[in-house]
Amino acid sequence: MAMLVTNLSSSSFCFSHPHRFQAQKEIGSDVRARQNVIFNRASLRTVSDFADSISTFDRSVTDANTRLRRFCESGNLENAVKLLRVSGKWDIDPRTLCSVLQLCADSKSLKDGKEVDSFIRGNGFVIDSNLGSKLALMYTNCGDLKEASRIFDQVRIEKALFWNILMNELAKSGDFSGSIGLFKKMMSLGVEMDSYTFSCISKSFSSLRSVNGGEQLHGYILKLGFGDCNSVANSLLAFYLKNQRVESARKVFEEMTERDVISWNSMINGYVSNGLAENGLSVFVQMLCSGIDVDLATIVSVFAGCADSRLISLGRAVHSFGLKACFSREDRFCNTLLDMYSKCGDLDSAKAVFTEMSDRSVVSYTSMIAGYAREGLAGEAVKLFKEMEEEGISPDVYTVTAVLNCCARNRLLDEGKRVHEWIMKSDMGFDIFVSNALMDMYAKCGSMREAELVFSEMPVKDIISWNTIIGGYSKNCYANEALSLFNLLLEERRFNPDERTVACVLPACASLAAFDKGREIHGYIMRNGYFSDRHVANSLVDMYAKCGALLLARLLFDDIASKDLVSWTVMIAGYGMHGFGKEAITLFNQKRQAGIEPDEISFVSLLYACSHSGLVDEGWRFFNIMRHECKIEPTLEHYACIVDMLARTGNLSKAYRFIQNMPIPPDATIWGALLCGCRIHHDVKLAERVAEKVFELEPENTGYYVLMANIYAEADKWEEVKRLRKRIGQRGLRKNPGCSWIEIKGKVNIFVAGDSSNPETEQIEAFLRSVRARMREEGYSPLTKYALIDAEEMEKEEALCGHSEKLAMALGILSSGHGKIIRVTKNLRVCGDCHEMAKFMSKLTRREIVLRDSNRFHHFKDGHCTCRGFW
DNA sequence: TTAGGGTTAG
Repeated sequence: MAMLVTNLSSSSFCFSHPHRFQAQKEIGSDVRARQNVIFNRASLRTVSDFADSISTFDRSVTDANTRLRRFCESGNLENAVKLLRVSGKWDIDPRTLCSVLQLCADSKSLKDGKEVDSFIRGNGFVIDSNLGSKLALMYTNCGDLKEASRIFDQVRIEKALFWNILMNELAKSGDFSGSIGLFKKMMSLGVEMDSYTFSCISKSFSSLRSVNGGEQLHGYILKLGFGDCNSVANSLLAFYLKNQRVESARKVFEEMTERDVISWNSMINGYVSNGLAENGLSVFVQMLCSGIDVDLATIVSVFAGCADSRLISLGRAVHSFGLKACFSREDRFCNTLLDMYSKCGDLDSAKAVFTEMSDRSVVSYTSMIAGYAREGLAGEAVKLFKEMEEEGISPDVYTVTAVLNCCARNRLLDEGKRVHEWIMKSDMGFDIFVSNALMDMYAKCGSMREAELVFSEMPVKDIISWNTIIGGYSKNCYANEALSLFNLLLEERRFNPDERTVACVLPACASLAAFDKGREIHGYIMRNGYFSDRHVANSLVDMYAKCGALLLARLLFDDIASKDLVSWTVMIAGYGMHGFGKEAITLFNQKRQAGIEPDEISFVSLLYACSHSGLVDEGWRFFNIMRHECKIEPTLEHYACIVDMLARTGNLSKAYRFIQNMPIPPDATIWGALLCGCRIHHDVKLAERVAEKVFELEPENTGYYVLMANIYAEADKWEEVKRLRKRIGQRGLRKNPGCSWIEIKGKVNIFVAGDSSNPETEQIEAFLRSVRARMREEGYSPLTKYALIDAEEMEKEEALCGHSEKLAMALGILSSGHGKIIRVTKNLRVCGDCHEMAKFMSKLTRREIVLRDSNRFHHFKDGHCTCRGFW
């Protein structure tokens, strides 16, 4: 094994050496030196050849120092070293050794350099600052940075130049701490620094993201009086801007006595890359006013700024300026210009730049593809992706993420899968950006299984990977999965959840009505100052509203400093689902007074609120305002709200006519809303007509069969119930089982009908029996028609008792402290008997019960419910 | 000092 390692390393040395040698030749030496090297390499074979060559070269020169210097001047390192080999200590002057070392450094020949070093040490030369400097330079240039650093330990090196060069090389090799260590040694030894020292070292602090270190360096620079040096100030600017300290950079910029084009460009680019494009552009305007000549770097940053802030008019002006200044042949000019137009949504101009470009690169294609993707032109984007491959331009990770993003936005699962296959073939699968984009694509296309697979196979994940998968689960109705991954993220402690994580996970809490978990996350938000993020604040308000804590939701809503359309909409929807239609309307009017115009989603919330509070006139009024005043075309959701509103309030035939006159074909939800109305108002005849339409539109949805069965059962048409059951059975459909759950001390207790798996079952049943007895004493009789079982009344009563929501409510009352609100969630609509019993229980036990069913909230208090029968 | 990419709420 040791042998293998030696062989491998020596072969790699041999392999890399000629390259280094060649690089040196091309950069540093003149033609004569090159000819000498070739001549010598070809003709010198033996020592006697060497002696001959010396004699033919210059017979008159005999002094070793002179001969050595001549070799050095002509770049003949091989001869220089050979001559040194046959020389004695007393023949050689240390200054000559410096020349030989310089040549080794220029040729990057570590082998020869080491030989010179051993000559020096073997002959006991005193290594002073000059000789030490050259030794250090030789090792630095030859890439042996360890040995170079060792020289700085052994010898006091006076000139800043040699320190700077090693500091730079250490930084280039990624050893920023080593570079900073060298700088500190320079400080402690009191070596005089120059402006290069500071530009070198500020890059290391910058790369380490050591803001503290950089700030201390800044102080030191001012102390030594380098604050006015333009290049030093520029490197401080670069340091602050790379580390997101825009204000500090601005201060340095303001205090600069002279600003060159680099200072201005840094400031413009710094603002733009820190997300402050407008500030960057105003610096650009200032720059123009100062009469400084702009260059390509200026323009490139300005285009990027215009793209970010969508300032296409400025972008156009700079475009024509750039044309006049003859930048139009520069790749970067064209690419950023193209990207600017593409991001500003002017695809025609982007396309024009793209077409006129003589040399389209992967960057040009990517910007164009991303532009198509943003504008929803998925076909064009995919076409161009294929075209670039045909043109022989290989897509890179940027292109791939742009295409995946396009597939995600346009739900192109098949296309996305093809890109995935391509990625696997091109070995890009391990790129974190690519994997995140893949997951996002699968999640947006609803394929969570594939997204999970990508996630689990990622060798390295970042917080965005977690956010993407958690958000994907949340959006695709896998709330439990979203929450358990969020818990895993907390347990692993590798990443702290950020604003986006909580904005991703809160909807999962909302959909499960996981109040305790939501509150826990609320605490996390407050501890981390995330409430100022509007996405977070809005989803927090939404979560509380959906967990039944409407008051809390309102308090938080009032705390949002700058409310946007979503903030108002979630609160309006919150009032709506809790049956506070009037409050929803008030809030809607306040929103408009605040100058925020509604969109179609906020009208859905408002109309829903009207229908769930029986506000028919208001509902109509807002439906008309939406169409005529706000010029918003109603969608199926708006029509469904109106049908729901009419049907609930008993305007069944009006609702039927309304559906028939709709300009767009009604879907099952619309007819389903009318079917619900038929149930409430016991119109079996109309229900039968409506049900046929619903069954036709959504034959697989069991909910509608059950609804129709309920309508028959409530009318005691048991034969029809049986017929319908048979129909369900023939289709192989199974009724979606009703279940309810309640969170107690952080644990979620789930119940299905007739469930006896809970350890508290005995107490629960005893409690429910006693409540039932009290109800009977007070004259209530069970609403047995909801039992839907054609059997003896007693059996029905038992079946009723076992309804999941009753079990959950009973457990809540039995096991939580007095005064605590009981919060129960049910996946289907609440049953009528359970609703009656909940009212009674709230009076009997003086407990407040909040029951969320699939449709809305019911707040039971003192024997009343907020739904007032609209459910 | 200089171009293109991934995650969030109703």
